[in-house]
Amino acid sequence: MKENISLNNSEWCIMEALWQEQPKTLMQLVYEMKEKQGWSKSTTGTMLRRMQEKAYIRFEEGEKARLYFTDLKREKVVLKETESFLNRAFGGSLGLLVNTFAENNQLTEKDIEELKQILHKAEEKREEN
Amino acid sequence: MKENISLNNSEWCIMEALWQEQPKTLMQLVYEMKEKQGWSKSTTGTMLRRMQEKAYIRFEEGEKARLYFTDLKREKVVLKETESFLNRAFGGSLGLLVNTFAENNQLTEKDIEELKQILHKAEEKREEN
DNA sequence: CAAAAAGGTTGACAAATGTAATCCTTTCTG
DNA sequence: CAGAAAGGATTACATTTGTCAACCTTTTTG
Repeated sequence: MKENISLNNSEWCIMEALWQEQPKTLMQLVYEMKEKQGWSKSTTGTMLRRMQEKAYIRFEEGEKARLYFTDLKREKVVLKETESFLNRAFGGSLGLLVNTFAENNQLTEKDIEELKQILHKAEEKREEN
Repeated sequence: MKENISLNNSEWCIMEALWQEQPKTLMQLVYEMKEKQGWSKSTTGTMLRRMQEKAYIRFEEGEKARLYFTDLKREKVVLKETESFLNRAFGGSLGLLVNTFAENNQLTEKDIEELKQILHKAEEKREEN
């Protein structure tokens, strides 16, 4: 369904809050956003409304307050965003990204080990099929 | 100087055109953007103006037309953007990004080999110091 | 030269984004 | 109960982004 799920900054914040734990009520989100973003109550309210319009989130009536949910899977959204970012910045090449980091000494020993592990696992996974 | 270099889509297009080859004249850019983005001449003109205001690009008077330059280094911009993307989507962890790709079978045999190579080189580089 | 193309500037408008104040209703709580 | 807090809807306004049309000047070219 949703093709172009592309979240802007503010939307990410709300989504992260929901992905971290679902559902949440208006006031819960208001408090969180006040903390993290310094948003006023109405700002959070407006975001919620707009995100419903885009069908990123929905709510169900709770006993007292509405319960906000998202049906988008974090993994999916993150993958999509990553792909489009990769396309923009690295012609779609993950290798190029990693390489850029490597070249600029952004990789610690630990990072390298971690990445090797990951690749190792990935290889095994490929062989399974 | 420039702290928050954060390019939007349209700005990327122009920047890519300049990074690919510098300097370029208005008309050169107009043609390229017409091709790639379907922009009208004035759209490209406006982008150029706005990007000058943000000091992403500048021009020098050429013999006839102005010559547009950018002083931003692609590497730098890309690194910054990557970091902020990584923060947003993966809590700053490159490993998590690669892992997500791996888990979702987005990595081909070739990708894996390439990445290994890169890590190998990165290790050697670290040892040098 | 006169028309066409290139070069360049302004003003404009819609949509998206960031941020909130107001106001109303329902529900707690001292 | 009466005031405070929670819950919610509306309206609003500035900025940024995406896109141009118009218009003017300078070059080029048939």
